[in-house]
Amino acid sequence: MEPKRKTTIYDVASASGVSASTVGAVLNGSWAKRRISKDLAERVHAVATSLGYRQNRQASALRTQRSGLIGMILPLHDNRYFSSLSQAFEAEARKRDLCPMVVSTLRDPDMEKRTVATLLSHNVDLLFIAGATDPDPLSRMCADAGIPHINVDLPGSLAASVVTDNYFGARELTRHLLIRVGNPAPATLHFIGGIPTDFNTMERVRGFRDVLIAETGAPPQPDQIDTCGYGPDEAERSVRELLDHLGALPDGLFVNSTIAFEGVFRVLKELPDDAFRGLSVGCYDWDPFLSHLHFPVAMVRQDAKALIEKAFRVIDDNTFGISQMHLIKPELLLPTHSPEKT
Amino acid sequence: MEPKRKTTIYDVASASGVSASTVGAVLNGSWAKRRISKDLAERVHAVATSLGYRQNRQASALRTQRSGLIGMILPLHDNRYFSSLSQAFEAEARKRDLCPMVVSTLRDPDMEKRTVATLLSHNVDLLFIAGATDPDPLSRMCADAGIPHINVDLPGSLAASVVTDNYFGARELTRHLLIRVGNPAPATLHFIGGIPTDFNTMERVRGFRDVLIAETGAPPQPDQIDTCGYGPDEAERSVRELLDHLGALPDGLFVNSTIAFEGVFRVLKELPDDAFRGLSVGCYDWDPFLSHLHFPVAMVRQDAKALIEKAFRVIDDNTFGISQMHLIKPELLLPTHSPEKT
DNA sequence: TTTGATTGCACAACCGATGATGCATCGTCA
DNA sequence: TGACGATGCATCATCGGTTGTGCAATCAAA
Repeated sequence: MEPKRKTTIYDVASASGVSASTVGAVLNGSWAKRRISKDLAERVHAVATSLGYRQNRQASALRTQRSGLIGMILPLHDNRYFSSLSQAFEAEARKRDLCPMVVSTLRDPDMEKRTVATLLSHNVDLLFIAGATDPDPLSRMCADAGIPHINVDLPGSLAASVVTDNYFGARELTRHLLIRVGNPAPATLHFIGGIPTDFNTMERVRGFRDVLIAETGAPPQPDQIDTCGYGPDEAERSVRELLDHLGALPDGLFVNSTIAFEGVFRVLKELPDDAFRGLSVGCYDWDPFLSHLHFPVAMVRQDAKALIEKAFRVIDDNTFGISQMHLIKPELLLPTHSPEKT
Repeated sequence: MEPKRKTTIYDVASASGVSASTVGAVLNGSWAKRRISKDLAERVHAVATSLGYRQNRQASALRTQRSGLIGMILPLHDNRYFSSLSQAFEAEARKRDLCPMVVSTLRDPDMEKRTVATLLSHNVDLLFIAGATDPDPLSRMCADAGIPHINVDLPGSLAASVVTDNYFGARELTRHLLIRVGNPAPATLHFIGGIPTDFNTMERVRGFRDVLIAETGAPPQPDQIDTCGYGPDEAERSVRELLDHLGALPDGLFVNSTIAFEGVFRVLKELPDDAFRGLSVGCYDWDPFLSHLHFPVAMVRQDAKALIEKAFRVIDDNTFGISQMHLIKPELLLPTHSPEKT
């Protein structure tokens, strides 16, 4: 199998006895506009398919300055929320006949920059910056290259941003936790997980706090908020310390991600059943199996599809350059009937 | 902000008073080979960075026939196993200075072909075909285009394939289920989920069957194997019918995916605790929360990293053209100490 | 029959980077 | 001093489409 050269418009041209420009026009659909007869167009098409012609997008892109690529960077693939962003992103990209390039940057600002540079080098027509820890320098890079871009999931100040309304979601979840507890004013809820400097975490903490103030009359004590990081191990340690300190479980737990929840669960599963009586647990982010534990868990589910669709609508509206935050409401999933043993 | 044209090697050339080819050589690192003085190289570099030069990969690719892109198609992003394939794929791609393009094809043979055509059109240097329902036509397309490619997760007959040793995994899991049951010969295990024509499912069924024959002396009855499809709803229906038919749970369940497990669980969670006494449950595929249910679940975890690394090794060895199947062993995860209530 | 407008396609100049080739200049050695 | 190799860079064709322009041939109108 020799490295057969791919067939080009020139091959098609000489095989069908017309000029290359005519073939080009026929094959990219502009033939009518270029007053090429329908007859010829059909003949050329036939020859092209018989030769197995396939357009070379590099050549096309080089000339037209449009690659047909659309990029997105995100922290991780291996995560329910982010992978659902990818899936939604791809669906929308396909609708627009763009080829998606989704690359993860592992929450590393430097890798974010390098990755954006790479994507710009490949001349993506559009760039989605999802969950970037440091979006503004990336915005600047895109602006320099003249590439439309938009922030998703985490806002930036130099371009439009489409983010989950985490303040709303946190309020909903906190309110639910309080109600489950039975609403006696001095209930103590604890917030666990996330990074204190992360915008989303800050918004969630703000929602948590505001509801506590409104409903119990007092702000949470500093030790009620432990933004101990992402990762199950930190969360596990945090809950163990909490147990040690309180001598028992608090009235409720607001866990800031499914990953943190894993760590929390490692502790909870060791406890006897009666330790859970009246415990109110919520998780910000969704996992189907969390509704199947031996105690009820309320969850907040972010709407990846809506986020992506809104972002594309902002792109289509040509308002992506305006630094504005578009909020998408998440959904509060109440615990399904818990499998309390009879 | 006018659509500033991106700076090219020509801009750098005139700004630094040298020829474009020299700039090109400096900027792509071949300057030493082309006997350009270190002095000049440094000067040109300085000018280039001050002008914010960034290589146009389309132009480069057009000339060199190497795009620097590496493609992978897979069924879904939104899935633990596949997204971990993506993550591993990306890590390896980065090591080789290739830009990953991972596109999902939703288990649709037609979309698989269109997607591969798109990726070939973008001149990917390499293509990974992961979990394709119909890999051989895709192989042919790649061969026509002269693009090295490899099958992952599901084997094809026209190129090398790197797949999980599902026969091995299924045997391990089945054997474990039998042991948990207490090994009385006539234990009835039921296999649930997957598509009967899917190679991986077939391998798993084969392992299931062979262990049953070896350990109990008899092959499973036809009704012990219900390859009812992917998807929780089918699995749920399947288990309900099983319950109706048997009047109780069987001795053990071999559930063929976490997604099917969701459906199975919907049924199990409704049952009283004593219905689980002695029930032996396994899930082919891993999810952290499955080890946290109120009954023990054994899991098989496929090694995405090893699969991808092996695939890259085959590419590097230049043996990707040889139709050969490379098997990667999965890991059997025994249930952690189950949270049986005291 | 002449004029002018269409129709139908070919020509050729790009897009930006690459690399074979060519041509000075300089140093070295006989 | 002349021959020769080495050094350092410029020239130019090229990759494969795209698109403005040119130019016949055809057709309609005058």
